[in-house]
Amino acid sequence: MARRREHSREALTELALSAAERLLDKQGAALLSTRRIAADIGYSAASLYSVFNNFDDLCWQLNARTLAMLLAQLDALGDKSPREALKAYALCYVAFAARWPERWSLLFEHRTPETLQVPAWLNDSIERLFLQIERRLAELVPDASATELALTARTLWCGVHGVAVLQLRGKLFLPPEGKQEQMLITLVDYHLDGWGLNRESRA
Amino acid sequence: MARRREHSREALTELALSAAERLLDKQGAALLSTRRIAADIGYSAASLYSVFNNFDDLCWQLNARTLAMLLAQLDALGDKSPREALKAYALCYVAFAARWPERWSLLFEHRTPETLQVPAWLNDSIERLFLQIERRLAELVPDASATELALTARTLWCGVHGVAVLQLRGKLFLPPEGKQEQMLITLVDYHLDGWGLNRESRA
DNA sequence: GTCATTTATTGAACACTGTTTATTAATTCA
DNA sequence: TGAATTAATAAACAGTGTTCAATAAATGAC
Repeated sequence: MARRREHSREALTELALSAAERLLDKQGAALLSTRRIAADIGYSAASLYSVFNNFDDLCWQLNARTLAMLLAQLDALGDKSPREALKAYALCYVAFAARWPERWSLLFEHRTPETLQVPAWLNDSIERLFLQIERRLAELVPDASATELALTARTLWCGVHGVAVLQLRGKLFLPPEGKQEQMLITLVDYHLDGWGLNRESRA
Repeated sequence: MARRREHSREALTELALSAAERLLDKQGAALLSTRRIAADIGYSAASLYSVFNNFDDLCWQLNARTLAMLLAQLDALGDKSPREALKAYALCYVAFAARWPERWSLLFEHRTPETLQVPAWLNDSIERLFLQIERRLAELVPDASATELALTARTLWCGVHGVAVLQLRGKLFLPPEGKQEQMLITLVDYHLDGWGLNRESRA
């Protein structure tokens, strides 16, 4: 049988990625497979290989969509003072991980085999996240150097990322719930305070 | 064929775990499998199931060993002032992740299927890590409440953990190398400063 | 010492996985 | 209408975790 479906390559790609997201959200990353995705859209698994190089390629394209969604949510937070904006970013970031645990897991926990390598455009997208942070930090301390901004952004965001990871994997061991917000706010506040004070004392 | 090997259940367990660690370090978590482990120690894959409930159980026992090793290294750091001890912990933690990337990955990134659940003894071990931090924080601020210590320890350690994760997955995007130490030290210093200052202002 | 019982070990099977390739069926073009 | 192209797939391959019946060795009873 052949060419009875009326989908273009682009349409098939979109169809597959949407189905993958649906499966991901419903069944989890562990049960995501080429055969399941294909069955879901009425194609055979082999057909997916006309549109994706391999399963990891499909995952990367999923991750690109997840990342775009995350970045869009960060952008939509609106204008705030730099410090408030950074806190809002942190809360949004962790809330996103909680809202889309499987997509977030695929984005940050999916390991690429050594034979393959993560495409540059995906890493560039992740780096754009850091750029957002750097921009806010630059607003806060206009005379900071680029390397200082880069380092501060990463140090700060490692903390936020750590909260997201450990919360998602249930490794925080905190009694009830809702303490994450407090953690994130103190994390950002203390770090920004420390940054500001140390710059002053150096000047 | 049967009972030609002279290994007790305990000896077989140890044999399998050691082989698994060797494979893990050499080939990576992705290539760790029951058949490979069994072949490595001259047994069939089915034999492993007389000693482990399933593959996840084997992984958990590997993780327990990794965790014991990590905790031992933290304990061996010797007596220091609380603040210096916490910095040393942070450096040691991230260095451990870099030294044993695959074991660390299995410990913190291996996802347990929903049908199974992580054994309590493993989570208890992870919690012991937080207790170490809490103890140092208590030395620093003796009048802090238990819940405050718990929250501060976790907030602080999320940052350290985040550095370890993102460094290991190459998602820090920092130019050369060696910047992690500086990140960790500022991370700890700023947070402890912020904690101290905010307590003062409240008193 | 012989026979029955227990126990350790495994080969083979099952249902999965990602991936490749030859084949087929439908469309397009001459 | 006939030939070339193209879309799609079934089937195969090597791998995975896991189960289970079969088997060979050790042990226990008499």
